[in-house]
Formats: sequence, structure tokens, C-alpha cells
Amino acid sequence: MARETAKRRADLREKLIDVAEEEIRSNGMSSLRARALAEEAGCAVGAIYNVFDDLTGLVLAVNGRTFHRMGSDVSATIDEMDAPPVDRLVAIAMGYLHFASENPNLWRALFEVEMTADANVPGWYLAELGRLFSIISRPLMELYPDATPQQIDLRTRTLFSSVHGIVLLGTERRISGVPLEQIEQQIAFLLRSVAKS
Amino acid sequence: MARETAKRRADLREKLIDVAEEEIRSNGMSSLRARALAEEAGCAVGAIYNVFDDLTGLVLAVNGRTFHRMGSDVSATIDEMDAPPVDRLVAIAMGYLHFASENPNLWRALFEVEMTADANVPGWYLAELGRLFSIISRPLMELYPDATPQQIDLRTRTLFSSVHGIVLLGTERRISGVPLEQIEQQIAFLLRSVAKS
DNA sequence: GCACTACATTGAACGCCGTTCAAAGGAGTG
DNA sequence: CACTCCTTTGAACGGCGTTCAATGTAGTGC
Repeated sequence: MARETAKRRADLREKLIDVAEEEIRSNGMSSLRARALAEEAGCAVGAIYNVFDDLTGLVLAVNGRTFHRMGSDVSATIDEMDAPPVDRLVAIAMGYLHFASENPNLWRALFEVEMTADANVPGWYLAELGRLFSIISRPLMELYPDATPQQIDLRTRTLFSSVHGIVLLGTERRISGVPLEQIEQQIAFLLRSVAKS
Repeated sequence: MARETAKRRADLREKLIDVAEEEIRSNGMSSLRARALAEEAGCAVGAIYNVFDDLTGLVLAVNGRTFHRMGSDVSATIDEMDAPPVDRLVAIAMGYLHFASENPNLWRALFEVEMTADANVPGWYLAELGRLFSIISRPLMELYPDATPQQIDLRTRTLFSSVHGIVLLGTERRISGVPLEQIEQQIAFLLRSVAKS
């Protein structure tokens, strides 16, 4: 494949990710349409499939951006924060909550594509997840200095999943969820309870 | 509408729910097909729409059964259980976990149809949720005898959402989830931490 | 600069979907 | 038995993701 072609493809790829990202942001992953994307990106429907395996591949590319941005946002909330580990843990969770509430559709798309433990998960996904988990692990290691890395990882997953559950049901306004106004307070309560033990 | 017709419709309704339930149980909600359902139930495609508004309505009917069965199962785990409130709380969560792992597709379908706080949620759904929440609330009231009903409800939602998050990411085998073998232990850890505070 | 080739791009066409509605069928009535 | 009215039917509709024969074009050798 000649250089010219490669550049055209790379440009189209970026353009498609831009368009898909904007569509997901405004209307959610389920309203992505191949024909609409092609028109908006100024290419043929078939061109999408020259650059991505299928629409799921495109969503994955959008998710890559989202996940990275989320990591940066969450990171920023505790950057140079000189506070006890529990407070930093709470701050991280608040960062996660705020990202989810400010980017609801993009955030939900992160979990709407199957990404199981055995399936071939893209490398960048594992890397981003590692980044996020290491942010959570650091305060945990200070809280439990005698814990093994395995124990820290396990606790990281437990706390992440718990907070994720509260954020998920709460921000989706599920009738089983915590009301929006009280999510922060309840997450803080949960994390501080765990930290005390 | 004559009696004969009413009975035929009621029978078809039940038959369709049976067939849909079986399909969701084996292959998940997303593989429901109107034509396949009709063939299996021995009716025309259009007949489905004489009895349900659309396929979502049919899924809702299946969810009604699932939700009720889940409530009974969870209830059963603490029936006549004479144990401290914390232990009962843990038992309830284990009941929830086990129901989810034994009925993964039916359980997931409960959360795959939009059911937001403002939208018209069916009465039976609210009733079933109330039943589930009251099971959780009882031990909580013993743990916090001075808490107001509002505070109990809030805590119920927080704990439910947390456990739900762990169960969701864990049983879906999400790479961010808690490994299956350690979910029980981690849920117990979380609930006992909260109860101590 | 031109002819040729090999690959990239295109969009009509395919197969499948949920849903509809004109037509066929059958139950209730006089 | 005839007539009406409601129920049931399944072909047809519009829309979807994806494909692939046909078209266009970049790169190459002379």
C-alpha cells in the first residue's frame, strides 16, 4: 500500500472516530448508523469497512479515547493532592462519578461492548485499565501496608465494582439506584466504612 | 371481544412468555427474534402484536416472572434464619449473587430494558422492587435503630447498588471485575465493613 | 508523458430485522 | 343459514449492517 493511500486511510480513520464520538456523545452508541456516519465523514458506506472490521471496531476506537480521557481526568483529581489515603480514594471515586455524569453516553459505551476476561481484549484497553487500577491501588497500599499485591488488586476490583454499581444505577436514574443528589455522600460513606476496617 | 377470543389470547400470551423466557435463558435477550418466537409458539408473526405492544413488552413480561422468582429465592435464603443482622445482610447478597450466576441471561435482561425513575414503570415492577428492598431494609433497621426510614432506604439503595456492581462486573467476567472465585468473600468483606461503621 | 497493472474505493444489492395492515378467516347473532 | 364484525394472518415495508462486482486511481516501467 502506497504512502498516499496510507495517509488517506489514516485521515478517514480519524474523521470516522471524530464523527462516531460526537454521535455517541449526543445520542448514545445504539443510534450509530453506518450510512449516517459515512455521509457525515464524507465517504462511502463501504469505506468504513476498509478502515474498521465493523461498527464495533469503530466504537472500540472511540472507547479508546474515552478511556484515556477518563484516566487523565481521574488522575487530575488527585494530582499533587496531599491528603490521607482515604480522602484520595474518595476523590478518585468522585472523579469517576463526575466523568460518568458529564459523559454519560460515552461512558456507558465503555461497558456496552463485550469485553470478557477470556476474549482477546485489545492491548490498549488492558493498559488503560491498569492505569486506572494503579491510581486506586496506591492509596490502598498506604491503607494496608502489609497486604500482598494480589490482595491489593482484589480490593481494588471490589471497590471499583462497588462504586461503579452506585454510579451506574444512580446516573442511569434507575429506580433501584441512589438518587443523584446523594450519590457523592453515599460513595464517600461506603469508602470510608471500608477504609476503617 | 368474546370469551373464546379472550381465552385464546391469554393462552397465546402465556405460550409466548414461555418461549421467550426459554430463549432468553439459553441465548440472551439480544437473540430474541419475532419470527422464531412465532414459529415456536405456533402463531403468526403478527399475532405477537395482538398480545404485546412490541418485543420489549414481551421481555418485560418475562422480566416480571424473573423478578418475582428472584425475590422468592432471595427471601428463601434468610427465611427463619436466626442470625445477627450483618449475617442476614450477607446471606441476602449471596442469594442475589447466586440467582445472578444461575440465571445470567434472565438476570441481565432485568437491566437491559430502560427503566428510569421518571418513565412509566409498571406497577408490578415497583412492587417487586419494594419487596426486594424491604428484605434488605429489615436487617439494616436492626443495625441502625435510630435511622429514619429515608436513611434506611438510602442505605438500602447504596448497598444494593454496590453488591450489584460487584455481581455485574464479576459474573459478566469483565476484565475489571472481581474474579468469580472471590466474589462471595469480597461481598462479605464489603458488607461487614459497612456494618461495623 | 504514456500505457499498464494492481490495488483502493464505491454504492447498489443482499439478507435479516421489527413492525404494519390489507386481506382472509371465523365467531357471534338474528 | 346468511350476514356482520372482529380477529388473525403473513406478505410487504422501511431500515439496518455488511459485502463485493464494478469503477477509479495511484504507482511503475519504459
